[in-house]
Amino acid sequence: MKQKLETLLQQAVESLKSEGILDQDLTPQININRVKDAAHGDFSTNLALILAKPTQSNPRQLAEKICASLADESIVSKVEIAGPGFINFFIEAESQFQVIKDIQNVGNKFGFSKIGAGTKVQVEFVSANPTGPLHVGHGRGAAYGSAVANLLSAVGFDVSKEYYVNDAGRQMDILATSIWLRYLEECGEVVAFPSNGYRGDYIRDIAFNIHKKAGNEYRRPANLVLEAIPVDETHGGDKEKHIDALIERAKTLLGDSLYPDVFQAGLSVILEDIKEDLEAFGVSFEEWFSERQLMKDGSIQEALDRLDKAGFLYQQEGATWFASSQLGDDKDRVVVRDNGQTTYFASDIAYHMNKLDRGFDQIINIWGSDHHGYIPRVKAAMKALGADDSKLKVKLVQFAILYRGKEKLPMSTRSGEFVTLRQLRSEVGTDAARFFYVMRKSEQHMDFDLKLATSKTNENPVFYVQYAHARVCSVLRQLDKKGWERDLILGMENLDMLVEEHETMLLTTLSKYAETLERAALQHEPHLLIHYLRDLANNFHTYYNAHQFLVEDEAIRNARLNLICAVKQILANGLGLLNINTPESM
RNA sequence: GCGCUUGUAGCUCAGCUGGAUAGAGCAUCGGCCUUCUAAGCCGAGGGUCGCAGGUUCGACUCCUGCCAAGCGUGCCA
Repeated sequence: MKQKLETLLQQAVESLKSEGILDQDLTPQININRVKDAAHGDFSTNLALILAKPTQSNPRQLAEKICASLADESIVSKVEIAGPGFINFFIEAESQFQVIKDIQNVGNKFGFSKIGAGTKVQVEFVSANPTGPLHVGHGRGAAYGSAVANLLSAVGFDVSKEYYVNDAGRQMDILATSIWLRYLEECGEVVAFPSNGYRGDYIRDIAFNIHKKAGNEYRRPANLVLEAIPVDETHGGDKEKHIDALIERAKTLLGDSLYPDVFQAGLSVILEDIKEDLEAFGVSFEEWFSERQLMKDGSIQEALDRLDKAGFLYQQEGATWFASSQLGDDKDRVVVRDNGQTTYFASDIAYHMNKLDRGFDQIINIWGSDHHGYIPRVKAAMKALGADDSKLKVKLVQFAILYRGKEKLPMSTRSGEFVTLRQLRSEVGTDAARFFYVMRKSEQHMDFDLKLATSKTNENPVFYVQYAHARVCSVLRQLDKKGWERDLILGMENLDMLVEEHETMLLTTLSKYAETLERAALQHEPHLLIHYLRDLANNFHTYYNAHQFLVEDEAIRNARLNLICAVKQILANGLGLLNINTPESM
């Protein structure tokens, strides 16, 4: 619809140019907007207002000239000039009915388009460290990321979803050591648990299972474990030095064959748990990309070599630095520490090099907003690798702050005090959780009150939308009960009987679905779709309360059934893209 | 200190990238079930869009400066 009006205006501009009223070199951007107030028609353009300045003319007079040179178009019933010079378009009612037929014909693919065709895009999200179960903070990234991926697919992009597994580095060593220490407790050794270790019960479970399977194979006497280890913070020492020494001790005492066992046992149990959790949350990935793999296959070295060749690496104080400040970052960054280990950032450079090598046209990273400081350095790395850094789009997701009533809940993986995604799902349900997460703009701070969400009084907006869907299903069941059958053709032939205000309103809303979907996809803002669905559900409920669908007159009855079935289809399509269920009854 | 994000109704949030009278949901108050599910609908009250300037036909939206909150500013990940 917008498209048609746009070309119509484009033609008008051209003809005014040839008449000499407009300068040849003027190429105004044509804006067409939906109109809020029905009295102003359906669409409007500010074209005359924009052109007023360069042509030094009165916008209203200009608007009249534009209108005069508009070609006839059957879908436009009336054109008006209003206010300071808006041109308002009134759409022929007949053409509004078309959307019902289109929805009927296209079904669950209605609203899909091909705008993204031929563009390969990767969406990387969640990517939580495999050091513990997912918590509610990760849940938001998971829901948001999968929704964005679904939206992009719907508008034609070739989408690949990926989870980056940080299965290397110090945090993983802390995990392995934590498990081992719990295991030693299980064996009966007395060792104080480090203040910096991972304290969750899942650590004990993993330790318990290792003990059950392997008995005392990994057991070492407590005095050997603790010998000459710097004291912990709780005893006035440095917790970092304490845990680092314990890690070293674990590696020495267990050796090259046993230590990796413990490490791997922890990693695989936790990663498996994360996969299950996400699957139950309706989130899947094409690729689980391992950081350790990058180290093993030499990708990190290769990335560093490329940076070096490009002249961006230098040595200082025993470390290797990347001169990212030359490429827009605040300061230079270390990529190889003085102890010879590469940094997390070095892995990230290699990872992004790998993404580029895989030929993605767009790379979307969904990060927790606490990582925003990383954007300039990753972009700097891409530039240094000779890539176009505008291919990378980083979407930041603000963590949800959890409340139980007025009490703010602590969120720390290390301390083990956190509400897991799994708990949230079992308490509020997957549908409500997904809906809530995606309902807000991603970078918006979000308060999540468990008390409210867990209360069974359900003010959850998700039910509002689902209920609209269930209500249509219910009407269809009633139809059957009354011994009537739906006559699709008869209904389509009599769509022009849908003249009630509520019906016109619904038709308008239905006709907005495709453009809403497109905008939500291109802007990576699934919340726009949620708002649309609430609006559509509201229009439907209002209609439901105002009019009877199952009337005696079979022409009207079938026309109305076709309308509400179109509503049902769109609700299902929209919720489907968000992986939210559409119940037939509630 | 510097950087990023945010500031809109009592609360939680939208606001189509500069358009016409700033909108929802909760909460409060008042109505609507012998009729397709009342998990619904209708109505009312509630606003200096953080503050102050600027840009223009026109600003919640853009520019500048303040104020407030969160995050970041590691040879952690």
